[in-house]
Amino acid sequence: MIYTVGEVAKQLNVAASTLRYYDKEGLLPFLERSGGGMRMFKEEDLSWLKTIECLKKTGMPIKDIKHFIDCCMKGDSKIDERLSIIESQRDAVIKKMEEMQEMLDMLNFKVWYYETAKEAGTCSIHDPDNVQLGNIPKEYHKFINEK
Amino acid sequence: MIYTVGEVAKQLNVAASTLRYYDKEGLLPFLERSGGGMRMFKEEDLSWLKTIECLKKTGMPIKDIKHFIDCCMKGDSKIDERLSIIESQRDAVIKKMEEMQEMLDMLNFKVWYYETAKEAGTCSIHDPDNVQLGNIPKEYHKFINEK
DNA sequence: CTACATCTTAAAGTAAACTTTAAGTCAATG
DNA sequence: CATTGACTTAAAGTTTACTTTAAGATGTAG
Repeated sequence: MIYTVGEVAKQLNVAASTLRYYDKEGLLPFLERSGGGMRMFKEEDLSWLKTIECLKKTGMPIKDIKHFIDCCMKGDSKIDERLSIIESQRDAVIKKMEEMQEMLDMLNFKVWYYETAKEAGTCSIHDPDNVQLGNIPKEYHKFINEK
Repeated sequence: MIYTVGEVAKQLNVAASTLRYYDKEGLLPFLERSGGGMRMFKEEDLSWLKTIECLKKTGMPIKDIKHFIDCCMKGDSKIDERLSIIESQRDAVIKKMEEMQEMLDMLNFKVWYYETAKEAGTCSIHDPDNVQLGNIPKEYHKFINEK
């Protein structure tokens, strides 16, 4: 099956102009064209787009994605580099997820902070004077005095 | 203790110009100035900066952070809105972490793909002809045929 | 064969989040 | 009280990742 840029755009829920932009930036060197110059996406190309999406969603800049794709196009001679790019991206994702977990902990504290304040009708129940540590869930102790 | 913009920048590992930019954008309405016009960061202001950092790291745009801070400045009358802002940010973080986990799964598959290819000296061991599903770890089955 | 939606390009425009520059002021030290 | 490093501002510049525009070509349906 072969798709036009608009069909792929709809399938992947991105703008067609975005796919054209990726192509212009060299992210789609595998793409073939019709006699008239139309982009023709093959089934396999959708897999490439999934890979690009994965790298993009994990924060890799377009230029670095291009570099990775270029390595892929060079075949087996670049296996080492391809592996190390993916490994370091994986490590970056793990680090980012750890950070996200910390931020989530903080947001959960704030939800608790505002739920209890809402119930009391005032944030002042959290003022140092009015707070007894015993009333605060243990997991939030590290956040007291946060704004 | 009171800190200058440069001292806070160093502590939080951001550029002083970034803090000035945040101030200009209205993220720091609590900030006081010295007689000569210098920004004076109080201990409590560092807590605000931690909150801003949390919202920023979880992808909230500057304008939305400003709106949240503005709500905070309005006090108890805005508890409901403050709660719902934080709740929806928490939900967004949970969703993002789920997405990140999927991307991590894919990257782990790719690490396996390239480690085995490296060992074999060629990616062709993963070609449909050469692959027996039994040799592929179960958790990677959903990724076969990915580029 | 004619519409007509969809495609093509290059170039310009946009938005967000800073960063840099330039000209000048503040405040701590000797 | 002069020096010096850090501060102040407004305004312009940068980067990234698109999006929009304009003019024209393609390809499919009737």
